[in-house]
Amino acid sequence: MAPRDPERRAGRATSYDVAKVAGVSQSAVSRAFSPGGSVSRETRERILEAARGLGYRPNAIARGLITRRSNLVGLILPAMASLYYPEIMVEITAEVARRGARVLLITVDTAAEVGAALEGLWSFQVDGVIAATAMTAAQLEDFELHRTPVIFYNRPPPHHAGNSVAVDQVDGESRLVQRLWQAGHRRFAMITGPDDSEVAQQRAAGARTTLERLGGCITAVTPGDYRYESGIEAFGRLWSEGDGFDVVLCANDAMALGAMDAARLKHGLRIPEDVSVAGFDGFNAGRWLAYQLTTVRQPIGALAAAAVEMLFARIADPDMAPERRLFSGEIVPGRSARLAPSGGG
Amino acid sequence: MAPRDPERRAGRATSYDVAKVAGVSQSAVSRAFSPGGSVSRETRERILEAARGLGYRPNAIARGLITRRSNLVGLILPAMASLYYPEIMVEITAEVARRGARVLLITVDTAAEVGAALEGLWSFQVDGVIAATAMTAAQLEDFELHRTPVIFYNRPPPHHAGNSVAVDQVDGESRLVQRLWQAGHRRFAMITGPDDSEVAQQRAAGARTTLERLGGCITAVTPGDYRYESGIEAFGRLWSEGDGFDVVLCANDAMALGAMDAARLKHGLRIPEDVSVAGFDGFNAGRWLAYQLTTVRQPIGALAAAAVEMLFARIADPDMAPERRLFSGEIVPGRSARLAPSGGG
DNA sequence: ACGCCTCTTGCATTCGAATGCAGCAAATCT
DNA sequence: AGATTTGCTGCATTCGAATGCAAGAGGCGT
Repeated sequence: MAPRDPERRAGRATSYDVAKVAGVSQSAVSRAFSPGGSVSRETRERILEAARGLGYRPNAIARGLITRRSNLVGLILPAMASLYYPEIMVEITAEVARRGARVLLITVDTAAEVGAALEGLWSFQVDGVIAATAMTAAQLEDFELHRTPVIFYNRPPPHHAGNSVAVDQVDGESRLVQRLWQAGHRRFAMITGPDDSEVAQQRAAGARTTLERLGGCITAVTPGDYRYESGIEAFGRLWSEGDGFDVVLCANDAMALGAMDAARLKHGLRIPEDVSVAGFDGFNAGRWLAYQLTTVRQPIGALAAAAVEMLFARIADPDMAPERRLFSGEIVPGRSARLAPSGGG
Repeated sequence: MAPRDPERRAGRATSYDVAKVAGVSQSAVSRAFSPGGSVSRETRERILEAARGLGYRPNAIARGLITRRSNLVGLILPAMASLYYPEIMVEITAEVARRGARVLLITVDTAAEVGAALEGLWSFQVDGVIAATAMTAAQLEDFELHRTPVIFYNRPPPHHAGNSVAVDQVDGESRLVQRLWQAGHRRFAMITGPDDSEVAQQRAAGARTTLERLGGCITAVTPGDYRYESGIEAFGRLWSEGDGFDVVLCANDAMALGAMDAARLKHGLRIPEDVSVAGFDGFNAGRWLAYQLTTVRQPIGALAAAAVEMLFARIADPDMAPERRLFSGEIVPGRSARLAPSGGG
């Protein structure tokens, strides 16, 4: 290979520059910077010193080209999720960084944007992807074609034995309903999530089947869109229907807080004396003094850690069998709805 | 260059594979995929068709190596900021994507981690950086050495004519205090932010100088750490000091909501009859029915758009003069503190 | 003293795409 | 027709680091 131009731009030293200063070959520099490299102690030290002097950093781009490892992990989040559950992003980013890789972040507003997001990820040769969005069958196939692992976050891929980490929504909601029932609630109203949200469907299903089993009744159901404001509106609809209910089950915490505010401030009700409210997620604001929401907390930290761990395992060994890891939500008793003590029958 | 191995892994077609199928040279493929490339209409179409058949995507890593443009933008956020103001991240990511680049996200818990974050960014050869964290002088020099533009977000770099976008904290707080004064508030208490937050200092300074000018008095000051819980504790301290105050100015909205909850639920006060509360930021939850916080809203969308625009301008022309763009916060009247009408004297 | 093994080191090649240059064909001008 | 321009194409090189291979140095056993 031809010798390098000595008049290079400041601050962009290459391994050749370092080699020249340290009086060694470029290979030696490369080895000095790779963990198991075969270099003598003193050569390595001389190289590292020269590197420090020049401000040299190995070029991850060039390295990625030859090793076919970009050390980049794609993270696809719906814009809404990043707004309401930013912990997901923070936890995953930190966990990925701990393993020496970096996160390429993509947020999408609509499902239609997922395609474009993936194009971007492919061109950057990401080593793997964590996705909290739904995907079409064709998009899933693309992952297999590229032999790139993907872990779905709270969104098990349909018709497919893919990798995922998720909270057991059905079980969480079911246990919540059981505890509400044991505490004496009988007439349940529901504010469900958007129709296209599988998570919302599962939470609703968990509530329904459990109530059927217990013989409780669902006096009214009305849909929301997961946002606080829709909780307000939904509660208004439930109240005006006038069927009467002891407790409102909300598909997520944001709507639950909206429902609480609507109940207290627009309809003059006391919580939990006149009506109880329960949510799902473990939203930060739910713990505020004004709410103290009874809910099911998602173990976001554990989910994120598991997702990253699974992803790196599959990057290391692409033929690893698909796995679906389920986590239990934690029932968080608050003042918004009385629960039976956890051991109770 | 030697001919490529035809037995390559599925889904990882290269420009050589496409060239072979389309019966052209690799250069032609490259040109077909670059906007101004010199290729005839029909050749380009033949190439694009072959590419589609093979699932070919230009390799951004290889492209970055030769063009010295990674199309990657670093985004450094304090973990806390991403939790409380996730809009920043969503807006910037969307804006960057709109320009064909991607975001390399790094969150840092402490100032000490910024160094490691930068190491990562340098090795990935990011074209530019948007940072919402403080930086040492040495770290700033590194940017000049690498000739990499950096835009500071709400954090003008000290001792340095760098690029930044920011809300005029002093002016915003000052106008807020003026409107509060005109509405009859006279005795001000303050919950300030952390000592090492310049933003918090500026907000406090804006309040102080304005009150001095107006002849108002500050009856008590106590520090918080920006979190909701610290707003509760801080209010407790202010109340027990017992100096009496009409209104509490909080360094951010999260603490303001904590203060409101403490006032109403722990001390039985009515807002705004017994005490008023004002914040700063334009936090989502501040608009909830239970709070309706009077605050100063940061135009996050405008800040993000300006930051990205400035960044790309400097990537295109690195010698562009440094610029500090200031935005005005918008006074948002709520029910937590009465304000004089905006035109009023 | 000879052969063998281990530890370092450098050489040359490789990853995939971009691009200056030259070659060539077709189109235009004189 | 000959000269010149224009448009398209391919060749060869380049970006920066990783790595298989071979060569050299030094240690050790017999």
